[in-house]
Amino acid sequence: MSSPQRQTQVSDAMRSVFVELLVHGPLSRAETARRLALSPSALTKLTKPLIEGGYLLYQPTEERPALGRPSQPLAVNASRMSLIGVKLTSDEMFAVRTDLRGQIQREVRRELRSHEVDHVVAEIADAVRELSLPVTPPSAVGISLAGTASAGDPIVHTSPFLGWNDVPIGNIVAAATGLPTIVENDVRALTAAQQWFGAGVGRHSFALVTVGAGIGCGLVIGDQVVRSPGRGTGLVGHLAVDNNGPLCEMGHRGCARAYASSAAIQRSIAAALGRPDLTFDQCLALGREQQPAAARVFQEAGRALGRVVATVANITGVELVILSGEAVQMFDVCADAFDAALAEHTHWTSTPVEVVVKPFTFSEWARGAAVAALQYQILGA
Amino acid sequence: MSSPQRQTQVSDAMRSVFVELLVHGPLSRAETARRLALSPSALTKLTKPLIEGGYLLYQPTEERPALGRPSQPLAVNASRMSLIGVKLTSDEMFAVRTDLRGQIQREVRRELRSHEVDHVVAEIADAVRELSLPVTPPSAVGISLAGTASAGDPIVHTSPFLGWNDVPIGNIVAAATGLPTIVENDVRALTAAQQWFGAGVGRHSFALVTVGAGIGCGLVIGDQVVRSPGRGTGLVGHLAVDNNGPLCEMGHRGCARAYASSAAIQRSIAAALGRPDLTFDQCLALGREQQPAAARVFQEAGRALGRVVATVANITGVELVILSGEAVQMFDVCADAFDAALAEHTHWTSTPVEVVVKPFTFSEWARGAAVAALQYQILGA
DNA sequence: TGGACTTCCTTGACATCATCAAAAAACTCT
DNA sequence: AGAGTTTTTTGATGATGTCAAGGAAGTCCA
Repeated sequence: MSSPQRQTQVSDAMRSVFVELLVHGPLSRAETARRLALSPSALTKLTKPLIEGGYLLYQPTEERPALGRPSQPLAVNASRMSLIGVKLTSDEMFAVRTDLRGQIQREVRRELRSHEVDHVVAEIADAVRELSLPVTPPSAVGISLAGTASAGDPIVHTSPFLGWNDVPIGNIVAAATGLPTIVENDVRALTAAQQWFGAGVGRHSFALVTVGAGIGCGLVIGDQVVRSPGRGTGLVGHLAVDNNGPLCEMGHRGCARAYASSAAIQRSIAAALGRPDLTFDQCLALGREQQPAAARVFQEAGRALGRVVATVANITGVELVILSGEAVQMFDVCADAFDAALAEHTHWTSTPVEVVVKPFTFSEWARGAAVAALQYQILGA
Repeated sequence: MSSPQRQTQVSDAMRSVFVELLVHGPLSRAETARRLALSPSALTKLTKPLIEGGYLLYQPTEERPALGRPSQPLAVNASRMSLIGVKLTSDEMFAVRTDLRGQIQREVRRELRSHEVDHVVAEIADAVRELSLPVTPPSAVGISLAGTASAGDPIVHTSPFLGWNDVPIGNIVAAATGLPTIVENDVRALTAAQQWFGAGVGRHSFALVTVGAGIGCGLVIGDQVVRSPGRGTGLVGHLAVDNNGPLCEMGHRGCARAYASSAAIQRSIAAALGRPDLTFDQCLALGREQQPAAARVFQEAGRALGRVVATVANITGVELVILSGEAVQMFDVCADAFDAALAEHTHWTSTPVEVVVKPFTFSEWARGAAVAALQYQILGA
């Protein structure tokens, strides 16, 4: 239970105070003590070195207590440190610099002309240099990508879209930049960001379902981001929605991704209308105009998503599902179908799970990588 | 992170030593120290009061080290305390007394002639009295049932088969027996038993899928039994297997339980053969004889189960799935269909999850309740 | 205006608990 | 028998959080 006594400067309790203020900040010492089941005197002692080190600041709030000595709300000094987050896709690299709260300060975007490791590393190192330029150097780098990777392990075991197998990209980038570097699965990184700075704050459990080129699912259970060394987590893309549905590229019938991924939606509408030139955004516009074929395709996408969310909620029992991803903007077009499918497939002893839709900019992925690096730096796991 | 300093006699570390020895027992102090990342001296000090209190015993093992001072393997004295476990079904009550390792010492079985709370409590209290008779009184009582209940909350919120809503059965039984009492969902209790004394030992994550009157699923993730206050966990019974399949009693098409629950299997075979008198065991015998209709029904059950297991594994990423329940004896008849469906629905980036089949006696349910009570007594959560 | 009251924060003494260094114990091997 | 090895124990030490007590800084009300 209790962790070993290392000769570190920061105790477990100090870390937990810092995290509590970072995530739920600003809070008075008294309130923090109550939340962490510590004595008030412990908080005086624990916060002192953090304040002196510039990690915490006094930050008044509007709330004024009716009675008693006013509290001195403390908050993390978000600009005390910065992080770099990098998201790799098949043809692009997004990199951001964030503060301690995960707020994006700067971002850059590069084309990836090759998937060769040297080339990718050079691009990352260059972006890191550019983002670190005018200010104090960042504390860590987080890299996120679709594939088998996990903070704490510098090796990307498999990344189909990059064609990588067992590439120790974490170590290579660490050597090239001189900064501690972690690599993390992109959905899990985004989940970490939601846990600390997004809709997951204060939840003991939630799922993050992303809709975009594929369908992903990250989990937080028991206040922990779920990791599955060796196996993946949240592999919902190939969840079967209809045994007689269309084929996905892996030869499954009626996979969720064959209905709800942006590529599948675009393909279906383009094929139905005989217009292979249509972009996803144009398809979405057609759906909004209630063009019959497009509307139907979005309905089916909503149904598939509702089914995925219901299944995840039934199995894991999470309190909340966050819907996000590049294609989540389509939600308004398919909300009715989604709600109906969610209700239909929710286990009859439960009420449908709470769902929030989070609008999404692509740099969110890179931000997730930065927050994953931050979590790893602070919690060391 | 670190838990508060309560004025208990047992420290956190002592508890973790006790649990480590209970679950992985017999272990030398040195080995235990390594596993828990404690110093050897800490172990000398932590074990002393436990040995003096009769909770630990020296227990030699066959292994002899080539070198050095021989170790003194310690093990939990299983007979130091005993627990009562009670499983309630619609028409019966099973009760067992177990030792600290969850070994059943005695069991009783009673018919439940009524679902009235007073009657059920009287039967439980009577069984507890009978089981406690010749020896030292048990330390705690665990009650398990299908429905919404969770250790730490004495109230059964809903139990459809008993017709109970918000019945504080935990408090009532505690008052009637004078023993600390917890109530727990039956599948979760069984999961706890597997975690400490079954196939889940040493696993950070696993799922327990039970097949019987219904289909259930318990989860351990991050070394913790997953609880979902308010919502259920592992509600896989109504997972859709085939959109055009038979109706379940809730009006869903092709639910897993419409294929794989013992009642559904029996109904299907009985209907096909026009013999409503057939029992499940007779159906199983027909399946073993390759009677065509029966064989087909069991195949479909296997397919449904394989799909359930694959879906659970894809979403949660557990290392292992334990298959158990009253109807798991049918596994040999449907293993091929199960394996095929598992492979088919396993996400293509993963290898199929490890599966173990645990033969099952009905008193296993009651044992689960006892272990759930034990876990709650020791971990206090 | 000034006490009563309340809550927040701090201080120093104290208790707990785990580590460290050192040594004793108990065995095998040569 | 002595060297080597690992386990176990011991006592000193240090880190860390609690406790009790009191000071600080407001509001409320006479």
